[in-house]
Amino acid sequence: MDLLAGDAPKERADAVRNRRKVLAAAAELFAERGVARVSMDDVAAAAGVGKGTLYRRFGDKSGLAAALLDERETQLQQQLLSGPPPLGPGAPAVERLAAFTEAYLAYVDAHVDVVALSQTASPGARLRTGSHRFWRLHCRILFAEAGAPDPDVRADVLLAALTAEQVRHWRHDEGHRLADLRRAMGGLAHSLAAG
Amino acid sequence: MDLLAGDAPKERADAVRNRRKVLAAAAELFAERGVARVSMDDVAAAAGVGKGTLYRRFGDKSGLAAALLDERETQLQQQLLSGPPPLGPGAPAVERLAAFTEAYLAYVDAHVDVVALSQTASPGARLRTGSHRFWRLHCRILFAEAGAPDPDVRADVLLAALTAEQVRHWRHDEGHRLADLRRAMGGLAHSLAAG
DNA sequence: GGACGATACGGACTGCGGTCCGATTACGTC
DNA sequence: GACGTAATCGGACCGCAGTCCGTATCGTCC
Repeated sequence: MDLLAGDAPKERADAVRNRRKVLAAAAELFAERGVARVSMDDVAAAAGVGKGTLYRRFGDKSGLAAALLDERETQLQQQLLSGPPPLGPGAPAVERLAAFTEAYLAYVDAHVDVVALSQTASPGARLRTGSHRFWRLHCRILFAEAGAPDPDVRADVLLAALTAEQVRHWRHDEGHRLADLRRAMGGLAHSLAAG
Repeated sequence: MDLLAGDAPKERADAVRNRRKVLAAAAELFAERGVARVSMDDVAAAAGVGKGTLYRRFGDKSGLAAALLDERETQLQQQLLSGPPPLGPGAPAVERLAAFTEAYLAYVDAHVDVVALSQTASPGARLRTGSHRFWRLHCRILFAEAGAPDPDVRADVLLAALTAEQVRHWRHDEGHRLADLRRAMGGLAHSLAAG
């Protein structure tokens, strides 16, 4: 999650073991029963661990979801930092923004339920996520580079539009097709970047 | 709330009395203690009413918040439908969109906590609100009239950017001034309406 | 004005997210 | 290998959102 990790103050062997057990159990339960039908007690029980352990390691339910997403997230982050254009460096800012928008949309869509959990478990959770800051900074820089007005605000707007709840609504309630949404959101990125 | 109410199947006298008592109690508690520190039990107790009554009449916590906002909401809705331009009819679509954006931002800002409650109490509550459909339809029509691509999606994007959580974040965490935000969001409306 | 059907009332109850703290276990040191 | 310390563990506990259903109240029709 944090690309600048730094000093690790050692982690006890049992702690590592428990964290893995919890993540494995959570992934399995989410897969077989659906995110909504899994309680934290369920996860703790399935992992053979007390609730206290769960909460000490992951903070809250959204933290657990974030931990599950960690791998996929860093993957996309790496592509943004050092992958081939237009996602990575080397393309015009506007093109990179559009590419990010579409890639992020696809990422959210592929894991809607877990992302939703990481964003909505506690009020305002979305804006406090570590990864959110990453996406936001990325967009800010690109909007600024593209010469858009108020790049900070526009970055927040773009990410607000790509909330898991919103994507889920488009896809499930409104029945939009992913390809159509991608096109629309790519166009949106262009509009936002333009004066 | 619903501008097309239609047939009212009669409301019993005690029901009316209780609804008023609940709304009054809720407003007072929210004002004196802050929305976050008021539970549904508190509201029920303060209103001298059972919890069952509360939930039958308002569905859930977000429903209670929506009921409290009703008056202010319909006020803005009337201005959109039959008020003077640029909020009401008579101005170019783009100008009306910008005016709505700024007015809605001001409305959300003025009641952040209650609006947040109405949007986030249950997952996806925001998109199911009756008033949300109104705002969305209004924006859809104006985006279409302005010739913007994907007017439906753009309407959702605009409203997603004006979530109570987002506005609160801009105003409180980031310390943005309302006037600056209004200007930025007005510009945003123009960008979204342009090709 | 009395009786009956429909509607609303209310508080006990459930399940869940999150906290707390005494017991337990791992790790560095001598 | 034994000891002290610091971190981890785990499950009892709390407050809250939301449900359920027996009971009380209202409106109406005779």
